[in-house]
Amino acid sequence: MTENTTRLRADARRNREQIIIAAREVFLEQGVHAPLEEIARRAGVGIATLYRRFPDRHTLVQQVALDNLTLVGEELDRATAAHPDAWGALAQLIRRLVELRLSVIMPVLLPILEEDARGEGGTLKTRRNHLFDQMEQLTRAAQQEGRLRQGINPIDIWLGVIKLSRPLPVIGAELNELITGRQLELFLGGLHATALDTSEPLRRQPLTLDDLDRHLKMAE
Amino acid sequence: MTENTTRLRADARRNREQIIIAAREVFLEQGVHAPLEEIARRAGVGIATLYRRFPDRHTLVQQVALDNLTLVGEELDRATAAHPDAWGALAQLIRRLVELRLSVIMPVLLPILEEDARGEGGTLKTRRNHLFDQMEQLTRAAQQEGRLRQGINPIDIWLGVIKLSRPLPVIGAELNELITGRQLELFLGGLHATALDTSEPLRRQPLTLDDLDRHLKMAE
DNA sequence: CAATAAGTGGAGGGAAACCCTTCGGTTGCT
DNA sequence: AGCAACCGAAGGGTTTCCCTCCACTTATTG
Repeated sequence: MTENTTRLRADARRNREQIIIAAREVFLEQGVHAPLEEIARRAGVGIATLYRRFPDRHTLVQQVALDNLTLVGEELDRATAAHPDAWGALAQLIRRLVELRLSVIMPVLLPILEEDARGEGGTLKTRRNHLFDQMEQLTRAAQQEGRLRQGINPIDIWLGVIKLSRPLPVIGAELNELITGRQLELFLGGLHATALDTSEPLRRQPLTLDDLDRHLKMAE
Repeated sequence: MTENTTRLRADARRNREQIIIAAREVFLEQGVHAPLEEIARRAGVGIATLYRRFPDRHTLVQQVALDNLTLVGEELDRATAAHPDAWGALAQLIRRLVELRLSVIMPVLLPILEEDARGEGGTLKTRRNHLFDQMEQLTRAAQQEGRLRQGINPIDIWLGVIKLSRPLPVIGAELNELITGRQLELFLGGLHATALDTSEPLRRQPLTLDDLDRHLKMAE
């Protein structure tokens, strides 16, 4: 990803990727304060390796966020390429994001991270906003097709995906798989507009990116 | 609730309730392995009080589950009393459950608990199943009214409520409130059947109570 | 309003989880 | 083959958590 990465030895790069994958899952399940040793274990890697590559928790979170953004972007491109219609693309995108657990939790919810990443010029925020714009185009298009319900915005979808992806604790992985799959279909069903849209307007206003950022800043 | 409870001194009973309320929230947020001291703190109670009332974590979880079942039952009665139509009752019920964070996570997902509660004769399971029956009647009725989408069952709703209620980590309580409220409306919108039901059938089969229990037994 | 039994909070010792570094051995690269 | 990069595991120091003990407070009852 960065130039540093290419200079890594092959096995080191492999390990680095495994760590990020594991971290994505663990962060999703347990939050960003999850034990790093759990991540290392799941990545099939010693704890020292993790620390060598990511000196502290903060940079690990940051890298995971960056990685997530990239992957979501790729999935978005892939989805639009595969479907001429916006709704089809959107549905595939959502399914993929949930399937890959590509929760965008970090980039969406932790803009705190970028504030101090000023040295790198706020890449995170820029890319997040770019992605948001893309998604906004997609949702608008799907609404003009008359297939996506009115009044829904990208934030609704992002947060929906996050809530869906987040596994329930205690119960096993397989059951979580079943539950998430089923709830995903319900979610998609809810987004879908019916031929004659007789549904009542939604009771609440959708959130905006600014809402998110503002509240997060207050929170800390 | 039990005869033991009535024999408690007034302040003790108050404290006991506060503990259960706090435990419900904390378990929901952090899972059943959350630190007990956090629960005591939130209940405004010393740690010793918690231990005196609930000798170990297991019985606390059990009591919270039992309490949840009771409260859900009450909300269900209240909802049906307030609305002549089944859909109206169902919608109010769901909103209330989310609002009160009355996640039914314990009774639904931890039948393990009752297995060893055999001394008390599996009250937990019986009551859970009873509640399930009531909800099934309600959903069927709502479907016959043509207002609840076909192919949806109580489990879908329970699990939906659980996922909705579960707050996202790190971000503050207020933001979570906003997010949950909004996603709740989307969820309800998804459950709602439109006048001409042109929606495609859902891709996945709904889960049944047996599915849940079977998987949970496998998990441990 | 006192006597008493029930209830309470917080300190603290022991155990467990977690963080992070150091180091002897391994492995990709040229 | 040889070197530099990389690795895993052990372990010391710190924090978190569990759970009990005990001196103090408060509801209840006559």
